[in-house]
Amino acid sequence: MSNINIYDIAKMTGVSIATVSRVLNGSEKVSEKTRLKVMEAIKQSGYTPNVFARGLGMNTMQTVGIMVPSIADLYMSSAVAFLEDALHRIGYECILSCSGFKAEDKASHLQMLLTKRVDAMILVGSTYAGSGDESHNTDYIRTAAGEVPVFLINGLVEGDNIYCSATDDYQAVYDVTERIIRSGRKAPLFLTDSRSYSAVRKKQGFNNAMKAAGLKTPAKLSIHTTNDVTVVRELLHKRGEIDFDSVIATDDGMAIGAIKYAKDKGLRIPEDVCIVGYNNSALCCCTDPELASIDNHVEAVCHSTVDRLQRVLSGEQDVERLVMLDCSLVERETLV
Amino acid sequence: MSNINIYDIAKMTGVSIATVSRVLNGSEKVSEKTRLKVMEAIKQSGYTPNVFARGLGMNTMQTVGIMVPSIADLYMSSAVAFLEDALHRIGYECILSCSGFKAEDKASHLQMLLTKRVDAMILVGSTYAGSGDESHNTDYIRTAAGEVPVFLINGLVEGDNIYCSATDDYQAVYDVTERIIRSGRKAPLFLTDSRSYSAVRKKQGFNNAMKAAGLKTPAKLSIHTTNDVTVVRELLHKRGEIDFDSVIATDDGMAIGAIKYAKDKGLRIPEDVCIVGYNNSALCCCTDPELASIDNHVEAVCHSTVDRLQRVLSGEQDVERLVMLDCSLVERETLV
DNA sequence: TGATTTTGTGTAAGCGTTTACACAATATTA
DNA sequence: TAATATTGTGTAAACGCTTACACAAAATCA
Repeated sequence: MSNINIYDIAKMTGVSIATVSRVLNGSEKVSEKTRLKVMEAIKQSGYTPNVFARGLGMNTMQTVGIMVPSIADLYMSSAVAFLEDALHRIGYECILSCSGFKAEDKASHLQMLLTKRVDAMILVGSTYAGSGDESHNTDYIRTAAGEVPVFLINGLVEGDNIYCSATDDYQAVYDVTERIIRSGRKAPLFLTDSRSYSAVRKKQGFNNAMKAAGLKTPAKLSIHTTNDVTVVRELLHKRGEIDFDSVIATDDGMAIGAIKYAKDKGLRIPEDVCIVGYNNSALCCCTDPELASIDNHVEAVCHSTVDRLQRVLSGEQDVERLVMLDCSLVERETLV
Repeated sequence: MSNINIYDIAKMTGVSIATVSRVLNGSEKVSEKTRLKVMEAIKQSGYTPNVFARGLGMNTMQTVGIMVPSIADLYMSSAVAFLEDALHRIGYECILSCSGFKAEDKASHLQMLLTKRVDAMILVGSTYAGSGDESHNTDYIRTAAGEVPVFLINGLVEGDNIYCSATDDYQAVYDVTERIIRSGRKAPLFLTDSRSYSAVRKKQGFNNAMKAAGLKTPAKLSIHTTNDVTVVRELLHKRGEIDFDSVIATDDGMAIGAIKYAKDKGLRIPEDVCIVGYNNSALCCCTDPELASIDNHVEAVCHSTVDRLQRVLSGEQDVERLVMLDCSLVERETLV
C-alpha cells in the first residue's frame, strides 16, 4: 500500500497540503514553479491519493456501475466490452454486477451498487416497460434514478434521470418478416423469449408484418423458448407436427437450434426452410450453412450511451433521453 | 443520495455513534435491547453507511479487481461470470478491467485498479511465466502482489502473495494427441496462439506426445494463429500444400476454422480428418459436425480461486499457492 | 505614491466512519 | 460485604483528502 500521504508530499516540497491538493486536481491557482516542484515529488515518491478520502470529500469515486443479467452471453459480454473500453477512456472504472433475470434480484443488485456510491448506472439488457404487463416492474429503476443517472441499453423506461439507447427491433423484425414473406414463404415460425421489452417489440413487428401481408399468425407458429441451442432443437422435435417454411428467431442461439432441427429432419436450408437469427454474434459463422442475422449494432449503442453519460455527468442539460438506432440485416447462407 | 448519517441514527435512538457503528459491524459488545432499537431505526430511515468514510477508516471497501484481456471472449466471459457470482455471495463487489493482451497495457490497468484500493486482484487469462522468454514480463504482477494478494486464473507466476489456479493443459493436450495417434493418425496439425503461458504448455504436451510416439513434428504442422474462425480458415487455404489427417486446436474458434477448411476441401469429418478444440465453449454445439473439445472446467477453477481468496483475505496462513485441476475431453462428432 | 485588484498560498473545518480508551453499572467472587 | 471482573456505552482521535476563507505579496491603477 502506498502509505505515503498528502502531508508527506507537502513536507517534501515545503508547501501546504492545500497546494498539493490543488496540483492534484489541476486547480489553476498554482504558480508554475510550485506545480513543477510538487509534481516532481509526487513522481519521485510514487504517491497516489487515497480514493476513499477523496471520495469522502468529493462524494464521487469516478466509477460507474454496469448491471447485466448475465455476462456469459455473447451479446451482453460484447456490450460490456464496448462500455468498459469507452468508460475507461474517459477515466471511469466499472463495477460489474450480474443480476440474473428476475426483477427482484435486479433490484437488490442495483441497491448494492448504489451503496457503493457509483456516479451512474448502466443497465444492459432490455427491460420491460411495465405498461401493459404489470407483473414486470421497473420501479427499482426509477428508484435508482433518484440517486444517480441511469442509462438503459436496449431498454425503455420513462422517468427523470433515465436515459435510453436502443435499436429499433420492431422495425428490424417487421422488415425481415416482410422480406421473407415477399420471397414466397407463407408459414414463418417465430422464436422468442418472453422476458424482455425488446422481445415484446419484436413480436409486434412480426405480427404486424404478417397482418400487413394478410397472413394469419397461428399460435403454434409463435414459440417462446430460451436461447439454448439444444433446448430449442428438442423443443421443436417435441412439437413435431408444426409445419413451417422459414424461421425468424430473436436470438442466434434459437436460430441455431432451428438449423439443427431442420437438418435432423432432412430439410434443406435455405431451400426448404430459411432461417434468420438476431444479434449477429460470433455463432453465426460457426454453423453450416452460416446464419443470416440481424445486427443490432451494440458498439454504436454503447458509444452513444457513454457519450451521453459523460455529458450528463459533466452537468450538461437537455441530453437526449432516447437514442434509437436502426438494425441491419446481415445476409448469409441460411437466407435465400 | 441517502443523506442521513450515523449521527442521525444515534440521535433517533438516543445512543452514541459508537454504538450505532458497533451494531453496523456486528460487534458483540452491544446489548440486545439497544441493538434492536438501532436496527429498527436503520431500517425505518433507510440509512446505509457511507462506503467512502468506511473505507477511510478500515482501508477496505470489499471490492476485488478482475482483470481480463478481453471480456468479449467466451472463455473469459464465462470465467468472469463464475467469479462475479462467487464473489458476490461472499460480499464482494467486482471492479472489471479489460486490459487487452499487451503486457504494458496490463501493467497500467493493474495500476489503475490498485489505485482504487481493491482488496485483491484476480487476473484471468494465462500469463507468461517469463522464464525462458524474457520479452514477456510479469514484473507488474509481482509489483501488484506487493500491495494486495493476486490470484491468477490459468496463469503461473511464482512470488509472494501470488496464488495460481490452473488446469493441466500440458497433460490434456498430451493425452488427446496420444489418443489421436493411437487411433491411427500420423499427421496431426497443431493450432495455437503464442501469447500465453498455457499455450506454451499445450505445445509441449503436443510435442512430447509426438516424440513419445516416435513421430516427427514438422514445423508446417504447428501453426500459430488467432482464434478467429475466418482467419484460421483463410490461413489454412493459403497454406494449401499442408497435409494433415487430424487437428488439435488450443481454442474452439481455431478448431472451427479447421472444420470450415476441411469442408471447403471436401474432406469428411471425422473420417478424413478428425478435429478437437479447446475450452468446450458454446460454439461446440453450433457446428456440423459438432466439435469435440477439451473442457478446462472454468467453473471449478473459479470456485477454487474465490475460495482461497476468501481464506487469504480473512487472514488464513498457508493457503495453497497453486491448485492444478485436470481437464477432460468432451467427445462429439468431430472425433472418431 | 497610495489605493485597489490579482495571484498564490496557508489554516482549519469539514466529509462519515471506526476504534482505542475511559468509565459507569452490573454481575461475580471471596 | 468489599473487592474484582464483566458488560455496555460514550468520548474523542484518527483516517486522508477538499475547499471556504483569510491573508500577504505582487501587480495594476488613478
